[in-house]
Amino acid sequence: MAARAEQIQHAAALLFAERGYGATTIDDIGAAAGVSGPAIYWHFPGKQALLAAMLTDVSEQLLAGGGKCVAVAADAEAALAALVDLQVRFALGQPDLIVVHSRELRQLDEHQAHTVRALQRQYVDVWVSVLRRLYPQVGRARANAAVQAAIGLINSTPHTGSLQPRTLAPLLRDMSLAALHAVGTEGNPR
Amino acid sequence: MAARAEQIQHAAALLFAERGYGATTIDDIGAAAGVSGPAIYWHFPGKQALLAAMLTDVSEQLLAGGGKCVAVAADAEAALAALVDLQVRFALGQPDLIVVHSRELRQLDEHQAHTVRALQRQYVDVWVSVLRRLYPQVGRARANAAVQAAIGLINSTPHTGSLQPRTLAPLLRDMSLAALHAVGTEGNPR
DNA sequence: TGCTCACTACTGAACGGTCGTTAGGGTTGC
DNA sequence: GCAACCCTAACGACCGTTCAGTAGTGAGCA
Repeated sequence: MAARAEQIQHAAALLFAERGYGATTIDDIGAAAGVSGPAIYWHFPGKQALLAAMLTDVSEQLLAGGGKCVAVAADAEAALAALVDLQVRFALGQPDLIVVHSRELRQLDEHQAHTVRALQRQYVDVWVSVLRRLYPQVGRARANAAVQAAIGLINSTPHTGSLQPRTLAPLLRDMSLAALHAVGTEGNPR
Repeated sequence: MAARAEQIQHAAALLFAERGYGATTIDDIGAAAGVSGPAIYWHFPGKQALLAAMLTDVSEQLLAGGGKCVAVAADAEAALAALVDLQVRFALGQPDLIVVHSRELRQLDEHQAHTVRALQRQYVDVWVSVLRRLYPQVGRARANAAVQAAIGLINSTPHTGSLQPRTLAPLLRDMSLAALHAVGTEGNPR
């Protein structure tokens, strides 16, 4: 990908995250990237396509990372921990992208949204499979809801401040793992 | 509050939740409320004020409910459980408001946003006080982050479908309580 | 070395549509 | 007849997108 295109996409992610898609203008994005507004049309077909590129990129990165987590891990427990770590790293490392990813999907048209949603679904399914390998008695729908909740927990962090990523990461890790394990041990607590 | 004004605010909440603030027009809101667009200006000063009214309403309801939870509960553990139940009831009962509340704050101007944020902060502080009464060794910043994460877990549900509120509620309850208790028992697990 | 040509990457200006908001007038009920 | 409530029409600003032109770059060629 061309350097300038990346620059634009990065600037757009920042602005979308802090103002929202609708409140960000093409000229804003251009100015933040060091070019003028219409220059963006050389690199992207339009504003919506810019958002779409961003969201598919994130979704693909997460999916690829998730697959690797599962492939490398020794057992289901380790895989789940690795997935949690991956999500935490992402949420703390690229908060802009995470915010936009979970907030602006609705701004895409039917076709673009479908692509992104498919990737998201696959990513969640990776989590669900691992969770159900660990706790086979948990139903699919239930595991799905639990995974969404755990990811929601991790993704909620970009809103908060006042805590270093170095200390926040293990906190989120422990919380989401505890939440996920609670799904498997419901009804018969320790 | 006048019936028509409530009708408008309710319709706006629905539309803001499913399309986003920026993608919803005054005419849309009017049509959904059974009046024409400009009629809204008889009841509200403008589109932004409509959003502001919505967000302050939710924040005040949550804060009032939270205060009652703590006042009624026998001890800190019961208070925390009650707060979790409150949030779960809210998230499942009025998903539109929760979605808008956590997604469109940035659309308010400085003054309005400050009011809403103050209410939110007070609400979170209710949780933090309870959590630190339960686990005094947990620092304030740490407790704050944990509470945000737990609320994020609960609020993430409106995105998922395919599970009845009746079965989803206890799942969210157990998960968020497990996550919160993990904060207090970190380092010295069972 | 000097010239041309094509191509990439932009710029400023303008267009066209959308949308929040305002104006002015009408209807209903007390 | 006045006050609450609502309508249609229009205005004006904003913004995504298009357009026409231009500077820089490098290959091909004499």
